[in-house]
Amino acid sequence: MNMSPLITTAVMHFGEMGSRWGFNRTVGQIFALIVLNDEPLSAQEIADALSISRGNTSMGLKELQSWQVIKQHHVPGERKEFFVPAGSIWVLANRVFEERRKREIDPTLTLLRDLILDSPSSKQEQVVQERLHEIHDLLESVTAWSQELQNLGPEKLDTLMKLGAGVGRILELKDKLLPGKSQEK
Amino acid sequence: MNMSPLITTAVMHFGEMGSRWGFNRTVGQIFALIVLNDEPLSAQEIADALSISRGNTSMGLKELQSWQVIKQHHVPGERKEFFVPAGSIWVLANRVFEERRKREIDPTLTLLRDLILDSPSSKQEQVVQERLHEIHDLLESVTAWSQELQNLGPEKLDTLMKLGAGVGRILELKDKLLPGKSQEK
DNA sequence: ATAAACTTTCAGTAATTTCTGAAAGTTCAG
DNA sequence: CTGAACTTTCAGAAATTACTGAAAGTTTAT
Repeated sequence: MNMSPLITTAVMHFGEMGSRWGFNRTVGQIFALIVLNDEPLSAQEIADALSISRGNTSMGLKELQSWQVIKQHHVPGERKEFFVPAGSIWVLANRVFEERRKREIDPTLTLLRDLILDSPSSKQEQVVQERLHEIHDLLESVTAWSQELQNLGPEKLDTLMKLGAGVGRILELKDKLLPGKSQEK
Repeated sequence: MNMSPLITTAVMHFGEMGSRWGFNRTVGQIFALIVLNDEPLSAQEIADALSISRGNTSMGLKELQSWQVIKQHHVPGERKEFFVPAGSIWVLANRVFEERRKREIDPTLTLLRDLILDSPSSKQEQVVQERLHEIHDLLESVTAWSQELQNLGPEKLDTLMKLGAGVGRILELKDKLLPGKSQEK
């Protein structure tokens, strides 16, 4: 399956970026290849296209499945498995976000919660705990918010985005319209 | 400078998470150490506390400064440099976000813009371009949004968060109240 | 049950990233 | 200007991570 120059460029780039996005080069390349191809691809085709070993391909596919961004696709009459994206771009992006949250934020949140529970054994510890508390709250806000955005779906996110700096205004608006519902923490 | 168990635990954790957050273990540890200590720390103190070489410490500090999350602090009468966090937790978190955006999203956005500009040389290429376009738009939305949140500041983010699923409702509300300002794309 | 067609696993190797420590560089007091 | 106190740099060593390819495993047709 010879790749068009366009696809090649994109695939190589996603490979380079891969490690920054939480997976390694080959996984990034495999992912891009699958997403940009309309036809389902077999593992062998992928290995050939990227010039990587069959074994490595297998591991990469496994990883992408654990991220839930690709899924198997069975072609009637064919013996081998084929792979396709697990959904729309929006869905894929969400899955990546979600998975990264699990790996990058959740463990920290858990630890911080624990550390904050212990009663401080000194003045110094108390200061530290306060700071940890602040970090905890911030991470929790961010987490809750990214969840929220995911639930909104792409169209509403778009509306919200077009609102731009208007978000602040909307907030004020909301205070006028739905009073008494804030500050219950 | 012996670390309390509380600080030790937190520092070690931030070290382990470091690589997931875009920097390496020692950089993560140094960062946590500086943030959790009220007193400014010297490079030597940091190296001792973490049992790492002085050279490595120097590199770590340099990196953290490039992220703009720590800054130098001069103690009158002292010859050496001390280091302190570059701002509040909120500011630090923003800087990390910002920096990651630069490394993880901006390069891709640039590439995608370029790839989309070329006129498609085949039906197949056109399909690919459309998909790249979709990815581009999504990344741009996310970028714009995270900018927006950063500008809001922590208090408003908090309000917004408490709104939770209410955001969707507010959006609808807004459509009724301020019509004609949407769908201009 | 056998064999062909395919996939996964994993030990060893290759590539990459991080760390050390010695040497070179800087700054400042005397 | 000199040297003490400090910092940075960078070549090589150590640690970590990714990749290969052969062997073991699985599935299905006959």
